[in-house]
Amino acid sequence: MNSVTIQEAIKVACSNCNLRELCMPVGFDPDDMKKLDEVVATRRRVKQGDTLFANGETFTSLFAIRTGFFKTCISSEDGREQVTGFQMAGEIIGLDGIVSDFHSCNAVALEDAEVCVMPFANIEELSRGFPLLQRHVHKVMSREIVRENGVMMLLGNMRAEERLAAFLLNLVQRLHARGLSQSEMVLRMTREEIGSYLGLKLETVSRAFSKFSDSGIIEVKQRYVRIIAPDALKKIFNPQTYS
Amino acid sequence: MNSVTIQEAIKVACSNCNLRELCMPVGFDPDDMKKLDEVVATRRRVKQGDTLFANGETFTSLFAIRTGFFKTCISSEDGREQVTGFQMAGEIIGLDGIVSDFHSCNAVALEDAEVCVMPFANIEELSRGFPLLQRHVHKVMSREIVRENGVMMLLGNMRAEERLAAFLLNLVQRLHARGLSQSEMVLRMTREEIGSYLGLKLETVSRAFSKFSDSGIIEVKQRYVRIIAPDALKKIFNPQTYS
DNA sequence: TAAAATCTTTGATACAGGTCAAGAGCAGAT
DNA sequence: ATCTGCTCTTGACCTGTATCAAAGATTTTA
Repeated sequence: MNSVTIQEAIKVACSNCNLRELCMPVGFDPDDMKKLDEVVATRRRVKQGDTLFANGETFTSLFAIRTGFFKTCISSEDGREQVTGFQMAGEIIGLDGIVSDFHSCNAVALEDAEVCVMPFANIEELSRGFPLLQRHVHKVMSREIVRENGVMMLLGNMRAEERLAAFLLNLVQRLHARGLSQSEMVLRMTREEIGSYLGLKLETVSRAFSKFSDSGIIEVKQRYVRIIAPDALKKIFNPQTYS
Repeated sequence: MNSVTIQEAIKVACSNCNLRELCMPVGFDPDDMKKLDEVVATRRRVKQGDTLFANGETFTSLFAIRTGFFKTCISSEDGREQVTGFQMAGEIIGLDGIVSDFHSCNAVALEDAEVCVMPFANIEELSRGFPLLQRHVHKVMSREIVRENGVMMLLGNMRAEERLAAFLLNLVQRLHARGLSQSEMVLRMTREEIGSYLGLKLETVSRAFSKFSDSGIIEVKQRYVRIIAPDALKKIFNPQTYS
């Protein structure tokens, strides 16, 4: 027996994964944990700039992000691109492929990444005997629907600075939930990608950053952002609550 | 035995429902059909203007629309409203409630409606022994995610007339799939509700209608719309494909 | 280390859609 | 049938964001 093999075997198990509480349900007994390990078939590394899956590819698996950062995007036939989300460790991507057995968006790594490959057939099979997992899968999908509802509100009703404030607050909150700072972050995406997500041009994003910076609400240096006055940001995002 | 009871018993069964192919999976044998009938607990009527469920209410059931027409919408704390979708017969609403056990949007009937109440506990229980139903539930949720991706493209990248063209084409296509005309329709929603869905003000929607009408692409008379030149509409929606 | 490529910032200007306003059309109530 | 209150349309004007342009910063390549 070879120590590398053991190492791999340990690494691929959900039961030993420090992200388990982010991407899997909680409250399992040890027996359940054993079964749960069956959902993950393998790991896969994705280099920065590479696609994990692309529009039109056949759907077989969901992916749980272990490390790294992704964007998902769709493009219209005339070449316009819309970023539909940014995903980080512990989040699940690939749900778009279930309905038609083909992916309908692209998932691109914005930094070197590693994902757990979870064949959807495994997930369905296992969750039939496993109410907690079944419920979890439903919640993950519902959460994505609710998130997209929020983006619709953003795109349909909010002005540029409100959108950027909402974006920054959401990002830092998710990073904080992963043990990182609640005020500092290094953006993994360009101004253009932020703009695409928020329905703005990159120049508008840049101007909004500068405006926040000039007002002393944030400190910006290229990709580095520090939130100096979170309440001021929240007030911009939601003028009413903070009147 | 009383004939009204029989009538009710027949009416509530999916196995006898003429919408079955829209809201339930196909390819069942008669035994499966029997089991399937258990997902629907009751029917519920909703008067025009009434809400089927509202933001904050506890989630217990999904609803399959039998007749009528709904909008779903969310409102920000400062009162801005965003319509997140319009739903018609055969479509499933309530998916937003799964993640948190509370609904996060409002579902309002835009005309008198009747829905099948499907307690989510039933759905989960039944689909554990019923791979075809399980798969169907997953597809319904995935379809909603993909639809919302499309709306993000609409809101993030398209101009007013493109948005309205996409909206009309989508609506008439869904109506046609239900056996109605592929060129005529009576809108169930106001200009303001269309505008909210499309991220536009009602005046802009009205102007776009007038522009299409002046160009001879559609005929509009208040809520009545007839598509005269579907290809022209498709060309507006997607300039590239039709060059 | 220099050169090239990419990303970001900032300014000047243009325009799509928003806002405000008034009147017309239509449906439900009395 | 007439009134009342929505909805819808249209015009005039305004504003927020897009567009175009140029230069500065940073990263990658050679």
